[in-house]
Amino acid sequence: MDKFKIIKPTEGELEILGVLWDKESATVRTVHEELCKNKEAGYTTTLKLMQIMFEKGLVTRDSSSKTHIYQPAVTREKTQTQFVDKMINSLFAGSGAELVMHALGDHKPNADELDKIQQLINQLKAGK
Amino acid sequence: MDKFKIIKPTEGELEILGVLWDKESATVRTVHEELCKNKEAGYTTTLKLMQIMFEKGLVTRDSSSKTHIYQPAVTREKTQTQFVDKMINSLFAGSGAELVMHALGDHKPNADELDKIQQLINQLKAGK
DNA sequence: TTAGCCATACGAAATATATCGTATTATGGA
DNA sequence: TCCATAATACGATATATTTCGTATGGCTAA
Repeated sequence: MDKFKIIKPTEGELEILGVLWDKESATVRTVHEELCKNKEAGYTTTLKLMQIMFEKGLVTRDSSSKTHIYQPAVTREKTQTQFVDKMINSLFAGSGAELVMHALGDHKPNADELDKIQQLINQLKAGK
Repeated sequence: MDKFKIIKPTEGELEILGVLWDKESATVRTVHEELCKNKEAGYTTTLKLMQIMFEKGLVTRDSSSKTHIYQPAVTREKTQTQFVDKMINSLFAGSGAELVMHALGDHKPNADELDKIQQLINQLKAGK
């Protein structure tokens, strides 16, 4: 079943998905202008990329009007899981804890965030 | 300065680096046999990849004897940081804490690991 | 109506990555 | 010495990704 095949978004596709996740839905123009805030790119480049993403099933689109409206077809959460898994396996010898410690060391969270993480850890400990 | 240019290893290169990090140094043959445990691949494919990695500066090699001996030229830690950073920016809206929570949720660590993470968090809290 | 704008579609090229076949060379054992 | 083996070098091909030029058609304001 193709339905179950995992499509790993490329780097460029991830940038576009980021915009779509934030805005829920958007036109090519909107996505493109959002991307241009960070880097320069041609309009047709963004368009082509989104067309390919549609073919791959990464996004859906409403083409009832001339200006198509795109929506993400994969969730941010699933995609995060997909990439986190991949990274743990390819770089952290399969140990999620290693990744956690590394991330904590590199990106020191503030007090609020630390509290939230603490809560989650307490839950996990309680669950044992 | 090219010295400071960041070279992002590809997927295939990461697999090879993984072997080199574990073994400190290795021949193409050794790396190749290690890779074959997980997937099938032609010997010259591995060779070519390692040659390209040498050109890119991802590995060094001792070619004084016919059978060259390769070593990683980038550390596991730096590479981990590089990928963690990239992922936080492209998938977690810049929030390291989000990544941490996601990873904790997906890959529940065991008690020992939880303790280690707990320690690190305490340190971070104390450091504030 | 029609010129101009904006959108899509499409194909071609540029770049990056991965795979493999073949040629060549060094080396050690018969 | 000479051959079989194993290693490197190199080029060709395949595939994926990114970029962009151009063609085409709809829509609207003058």
